[in-house]
Amino acid sequence: MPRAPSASSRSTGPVTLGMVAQASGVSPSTVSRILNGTAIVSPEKRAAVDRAIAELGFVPNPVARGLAGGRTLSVGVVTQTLDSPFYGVALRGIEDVLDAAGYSALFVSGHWDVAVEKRCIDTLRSRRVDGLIILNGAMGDAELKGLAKDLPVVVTGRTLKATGLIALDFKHFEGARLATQHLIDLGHRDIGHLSGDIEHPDARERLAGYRAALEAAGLPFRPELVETGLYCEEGGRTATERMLAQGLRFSALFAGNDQMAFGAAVALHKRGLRVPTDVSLVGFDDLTLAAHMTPPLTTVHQASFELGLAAARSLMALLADEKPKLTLPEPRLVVRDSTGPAPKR
Amino acid sequence: MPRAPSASSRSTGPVTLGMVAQASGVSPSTVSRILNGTAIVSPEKRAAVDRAIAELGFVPNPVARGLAGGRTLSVGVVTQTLDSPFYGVALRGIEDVLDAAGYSALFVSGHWDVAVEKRCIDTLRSRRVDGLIILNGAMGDAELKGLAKDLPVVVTGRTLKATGLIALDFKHFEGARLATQHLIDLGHRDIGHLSGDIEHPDARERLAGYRAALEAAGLPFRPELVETGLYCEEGGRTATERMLAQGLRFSALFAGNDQMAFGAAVALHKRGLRVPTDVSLVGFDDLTLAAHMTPPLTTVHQASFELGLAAARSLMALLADEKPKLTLPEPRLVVRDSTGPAPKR
DNA sequence: TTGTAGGCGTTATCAG
DNA sequence: CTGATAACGCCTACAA
Repeated sequence: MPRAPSASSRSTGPVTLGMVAQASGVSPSTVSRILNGTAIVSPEKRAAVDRAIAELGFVPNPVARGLAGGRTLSVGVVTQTLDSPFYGVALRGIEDVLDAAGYSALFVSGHWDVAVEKRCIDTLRSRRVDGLIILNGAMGDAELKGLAKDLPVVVTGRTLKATGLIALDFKHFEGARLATQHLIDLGHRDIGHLSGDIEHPDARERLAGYRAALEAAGLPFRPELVETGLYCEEGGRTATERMLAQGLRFSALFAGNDQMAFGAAVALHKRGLRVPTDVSLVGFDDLTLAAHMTPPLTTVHQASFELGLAAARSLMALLADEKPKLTLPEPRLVVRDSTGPAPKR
Repeated sequence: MPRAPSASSRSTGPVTLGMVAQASGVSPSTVSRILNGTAIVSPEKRAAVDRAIAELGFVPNPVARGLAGGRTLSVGVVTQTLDSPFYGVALRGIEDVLDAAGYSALFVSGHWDVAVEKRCIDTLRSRRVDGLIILNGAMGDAELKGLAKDLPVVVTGRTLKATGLIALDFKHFEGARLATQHLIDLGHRDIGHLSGDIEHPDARERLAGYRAALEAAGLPFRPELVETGLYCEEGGRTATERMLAQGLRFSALFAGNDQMAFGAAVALHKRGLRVPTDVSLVGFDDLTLAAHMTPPLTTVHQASFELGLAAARSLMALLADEKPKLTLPEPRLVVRDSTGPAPKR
């Protein structure tokens, strides 16, 4: 009996469903039914077909399937950049789930540009993806809802209700509250915040969480201690430099995300300020690298892998006409070495 | 005149080539010819068709195209993990080129496992991709050559000659030599090396480059100063800890890649050793984060974005029956703050 | 230069 | 339960 499918099939070109049908003495429709479980077939025929499939090393052609059945068993995944340290992990989660379900992913990058994002989605639709996962998209809620009318959609980074649409989001407010509270517990009173661009809803929520923690502890919210920057190393570095240049006093810094925290660390280092001796530093996200920074970074863990899993599972559910409202893990503070007691004053 | 394609097409389902043909009073084949440039058509018909396409907002269906023509305008990209800080950037380069050429990418992860890698490739083939880009694959050269007989293939991370196959690789030896030479120039004589797993050809080449630089400078190669570990933060950390535990003396460390350097920095930090005051540290790759480490890391720049571009362009060339042997930028030393003069002894 | 007819590999809709 | 017979949307001989 012939062995490796890829070897046996190569001799006469790809094995087709029709060939399987012929080899097992049934009609193509029957083979198709067995493949898809579309109808009950007699055990004998089923056995014959199964054997033929194995012997010929038949693999269904997804392209033909897509044309005939309208389902391509592929889903589009829109990210901002493929090489994001945060979303990269989520992509892995998505891939795992889709793969197990027999789906393939088409990853595309929107580059934080609504227009590009739309082009991507058009491409994806032209390729007849069965559904869409949009990781923190830039487009408006209304358009998203419109999309969902046509195609099952899962979005992250916003809360939104619509038919054919599932939205998944983290609890940024709570995470930021935890981080700030941790600093307060360590005795810090002059706590700065490096906020991400206020355009981002999550940046707003994190700022609100920071503020809430402060106020709950009876500490004043001081706007001058909040600097805004891009959600990246550069953003964190320059924001910190600005605070330093203003001669502001602070013994702790809560960065809007880990990348900003990395940048902040560089800025502090250049000023001769030690972490955590002189300044305590907290990040947000818990990137892989956070644990390997010097010193290892205290941060708020966001389960981005689980986000990927949940997004993909939600989409699978949507495609199966279910609606299982999956939930994400709570944010969790991970205390490492970048935070310490406030210096005496 | 109807506007947005996605809007106008929605009313009566997707616009097909046949509808365009009818609307412009020509046969479907003529439309197809215009679309593909397969034959010369009269200016009038061309104009009529172009107008109909624009008015109807027609977008060819890649799925049907794939079935009929055998070309899917999609290519498979095999990586080890989607969220690799090094290859992630290359993926961006690939995406850029492919996108501009009207191709879509199917990204899959092999997880450093030959078996998984093969399954991925089978999936990709079943989806009828037009070509394959394999980023540092784990499978053997022979199998790769076999694959290339069937399908255009571009591989990175090895040198290999075969028809239908283009191999792209960096000059690891030269990069390592540069890094080590830099340390020697700074007066260091006890230079350790944190090598990646010797299974990896690039790790071997880097080790050889390190050794060559040493010997060219008349310094002895001391095997005890070479520790091996995985190409990741953990690997670098534990390797460094082992060297430290053995009481070895060294004033500089050349890490096999940036991630190992990050890990090394943590290990040194824990021991109270300062970078670069006590120990100079050089990495390899020049990840985005290298510039944002504290202190910013001196490292060997590898143009991974360009690698992605070159890989994709090579594949496009292969698909066009050309063979343009693209070349990669030379490795380049980027001196930042993690290296300094050797302490006096 | 252009149209017609057949086919790519499956699925879906019918009868039986 | 099963088998013909049409699609699916496009490409490509072949013929005109």
